[in-house]
Amino acid sequence: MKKSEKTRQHIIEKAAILFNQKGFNGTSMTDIMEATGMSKGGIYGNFKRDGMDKNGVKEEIAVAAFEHAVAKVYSEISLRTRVIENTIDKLKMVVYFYKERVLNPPVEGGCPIQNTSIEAENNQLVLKEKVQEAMLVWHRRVVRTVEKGIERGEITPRVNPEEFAMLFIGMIEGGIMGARIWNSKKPFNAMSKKLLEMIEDLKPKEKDQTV
Amino acid sequence: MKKSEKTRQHIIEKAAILFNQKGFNGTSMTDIMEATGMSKGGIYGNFKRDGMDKNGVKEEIAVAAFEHAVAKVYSEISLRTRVIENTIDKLKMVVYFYKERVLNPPVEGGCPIQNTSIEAENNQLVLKEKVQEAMLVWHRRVVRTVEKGIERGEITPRVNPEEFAMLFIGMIEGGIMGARIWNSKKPFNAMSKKLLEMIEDLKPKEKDQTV
DNA sequence: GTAAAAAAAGACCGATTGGTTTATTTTTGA
DNA sequence: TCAAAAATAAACCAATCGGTCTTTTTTTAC
Repeated sequence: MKKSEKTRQHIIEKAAILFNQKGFNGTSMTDIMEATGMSKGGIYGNFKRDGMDKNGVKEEIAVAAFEHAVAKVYSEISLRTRVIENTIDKLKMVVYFYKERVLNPPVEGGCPIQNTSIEAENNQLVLKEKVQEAMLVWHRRVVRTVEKGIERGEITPRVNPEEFAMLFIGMIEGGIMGARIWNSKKPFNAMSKKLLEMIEDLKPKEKDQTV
Repeated sequence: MKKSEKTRQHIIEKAAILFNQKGFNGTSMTDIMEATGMSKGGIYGNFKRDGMDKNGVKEEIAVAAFEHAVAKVYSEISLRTRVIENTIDKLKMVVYFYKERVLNPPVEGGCPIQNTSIEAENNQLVLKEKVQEAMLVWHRRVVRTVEKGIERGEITPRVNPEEFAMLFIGMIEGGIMGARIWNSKKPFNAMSKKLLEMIEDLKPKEKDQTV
């Protein structure tokens, strides 16, 4: 009863790349068969048994693949930020991470949230919800990091954590999008330069510290 | 020989909405038939005759639809910015435009560049090129506006026009993306607030003016 | 080692895909 | 007005879509 979990994971990992590159409608079950080296029966057998949703197996795989992809990105970022104590440096590290990986992302195809959001918006309801959820989780993480920074006195209390988080996420996503279209790091570098300035500006000024 | 041009335009307009909302792979020729109220023969007849590309009619329509969508957005923006002399105000007006239209865009489905770029990147080569081209045109416009502003003394020469343009476009796209995922203007508002500050900061400081 | 259970293969299914073709209707220009 | 030309409708096509089902193979647990 362990083999099944392994092959299931194998399918999800391969499918995640396909869906992230070609989208939901652009990826066929045949694509997944080829990528996994499995037959149709093998794939379907691993997904219909448990959930038994009437959503269709393809969508079930797509959802699992999306969550896997998001988790993979998060885990890679977390690996680099976890060890950093200072909140300013922590935020900067996130920018450095994307700067390094814009054109060489953890999951081939780019940011899964970005890629999935657009196609899912008017088409796949379940996926759309998952995208919203992933975005919310990311946002909350940034907000908490900023809040903790304020508590510690590393970040000025004048900043609005929610607003900053939206800015932070939006600028990263916008930078990624530009870089992918131009197939150049330039657009992201312009964005990261500004973003790093903004993070630096989060530091308390003299007048804040006296309060 | 004018009727054909009209129906061709009719097809493109209807198809533009479909492709922008459901993507290339998510839109079928049947969808286009229903949206236009035409039969298959009617649609194919209007597109194979001239170009005679071996790209497939669907892609030919998608390319024309994309260009139409981009042109529509540009024309609506241009309508509002054209009458503004001051370059600072001109740039601000672009932000205002998007702020007003994020959830009610000129072409239903959102920003065609954003929507098309992601799906096209790994799939439709021709469309991808058109996206790059559209992005380049937009970028160049912003660059020229900033350059003109510098010439006129309305913008500080300390700014790098190319870099600012990337920032400008990236932040707008990132803001749009956030707003669409959350189905709320909030993410874009955070972005536009910062963007307006940045535009304000383009104004020459005292020391610049003395030079 | 072996029998029961799980997993995988692959033939098969109806529906839909983009696209073609032929017949018919509509538009056009003299 | 009327014939030539263009535009449209609709039947038709092979290929592919996601999905099912039966058979065979492989795991698993005793």
